[in-house]
Amino acid sequence: MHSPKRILFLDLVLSIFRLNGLLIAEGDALTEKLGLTHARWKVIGAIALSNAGLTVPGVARVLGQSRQAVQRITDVMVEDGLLAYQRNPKHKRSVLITLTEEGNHVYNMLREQQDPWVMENTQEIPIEELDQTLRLIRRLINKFDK
Amino acid sequence: MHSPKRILFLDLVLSIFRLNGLLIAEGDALTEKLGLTHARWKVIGAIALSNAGLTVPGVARVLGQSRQAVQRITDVMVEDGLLAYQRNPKHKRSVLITLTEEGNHVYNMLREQQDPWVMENTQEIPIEELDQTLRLIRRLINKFDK
DNA sequence: AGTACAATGACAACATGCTGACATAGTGAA
DNA sequence: TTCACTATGTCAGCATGTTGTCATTGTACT
Repeated sequence: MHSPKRILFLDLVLSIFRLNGLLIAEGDALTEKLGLTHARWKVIGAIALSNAGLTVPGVARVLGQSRQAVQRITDVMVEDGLLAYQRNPKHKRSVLITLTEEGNHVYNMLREQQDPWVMENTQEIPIEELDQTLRLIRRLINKFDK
Repeated sequence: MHSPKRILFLDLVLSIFRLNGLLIAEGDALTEKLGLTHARWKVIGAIALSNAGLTVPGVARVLGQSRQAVQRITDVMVEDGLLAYQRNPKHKRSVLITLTEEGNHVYNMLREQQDPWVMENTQEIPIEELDQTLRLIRRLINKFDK
């Protein structure tokens, strides 16, 4: 009664860990020639996917990481000219992260690899299944997020 | 046509990253008093959940990590008396990892925290939804796993 | 048996992530 | 406004993870 659900859930947890590692490996393989590491393309991806701007702690929340880890990466990426900090109308101290021209260029090259990768890995999967899964994942995220 | 699916999938990927981070934080909070770190309870959990025995590279595969990282942790855990290496009938060089008596004791204490946590976080979720999600996650894992 | 290839253990160098701590600034409520 | 609390940036120390490399052993095929 209780046990099968327990095993199912723990299997799911382990599978999340495993898929997390595999996705990072996939992304690293995809961006191998772009000079990006997973710490970097995760930040770029999070920013590009956000409609409104993102702050450093905002990126950290989206990625499920500590704000300090993100800050360290973004600071280096700003030095490297990929990102820029921009005044935040909503918060005077916490700046928004934006892609520079070079950052956008890198993102476009990333897209050239990413788009066929997404196509290839989703074409056999009905959009309803993706949607259902995303909803459950988000439900779990909401449970655990503070 | 293509774009919504793209966004959906990338949202799912970001959500996997985020949930991965949150699950680690949950586990660390759960095991705070047991002297375990996430690197350690992940190994213990993977071994406890496996029916057959697991080798070092086997744990690495289950967790989506490099075998070197797992080896480093298990070596220390053997020194600390939580794990033991055991002859592997299937493979003469690659030993099986087992829980020692102390390791089992720690796992039982872990269970005391984990069981109510699982209950609490799954009671509102139908088992069919968990099952569907696990199946899609595994489908993705199979795509990416070599 | 012999041989090519894969798997494993070990080590080093480096990148990334975390916690804890501190100062400062922002926010919200009285 | 004042005050308590929260959010943010910053730094240090440490744990963990990755890649690359090498030697060794296993495995599978002939």
